[in-house]
Amino acid sequence: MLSQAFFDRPAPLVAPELIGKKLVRLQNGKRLAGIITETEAYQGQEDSACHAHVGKTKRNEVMFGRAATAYIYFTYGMHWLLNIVTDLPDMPAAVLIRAVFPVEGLELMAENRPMLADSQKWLNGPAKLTQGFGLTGALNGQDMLRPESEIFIEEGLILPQSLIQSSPRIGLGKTPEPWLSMPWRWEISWQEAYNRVNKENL
DNA sequence: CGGCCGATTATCT
DNA sequence: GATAATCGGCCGG
Repeated sequence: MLSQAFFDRPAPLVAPELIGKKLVRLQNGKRLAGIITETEAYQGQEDSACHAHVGKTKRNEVMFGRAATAYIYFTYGMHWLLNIVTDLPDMPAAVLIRAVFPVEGLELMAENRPMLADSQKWLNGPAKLTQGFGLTGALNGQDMLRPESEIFIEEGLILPQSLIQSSPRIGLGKTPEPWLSMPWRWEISWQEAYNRVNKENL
């Protein structure tokens, strides 16, 4: 697992370094895992796109707590989205996990949701991966560094920074500038993830 | 492949 | 009462 210090930093520093790491979920003691291929950073009350922009509320309060806890919230009336809290307490920040490349527990993922496309694309969206991993608000606030945690992150691929592309965040609606165009989304191509996962036999 | 659109309800004003 | 850090289906090219 990673260290507390890794997460005790601003989200725009943590988010690109999470690309290539392995997200692991224990469901009834069985491992589900995927290589993180896409993330977004939400940093502080200043950031108009960040839920913490409006101050502390019941929904976003875990973002005001210690880093490395899971922030899992409900949206669009039907979807759960997984974030990892970062930065120091009282500096609300989080990294949204937007996509992972499936590597362990594919059978269980298929039971968790109806799977349509080919298996490599099963978890290529923030709400798809929570469904495939069986994640809901039940795990909101869970410490991802505790040994008995049901969700945590392990080292995965070692990637050169040159493979990681950044661009503006997605789905922000009428968020004002400069936040709308802030290049706080990071990703690696599926082809690259596929090649590296096979080469390193993950 | 790309764009548009409806679904569905917790959360906040 | 309005909005939402999305998804999948349906359309046209």
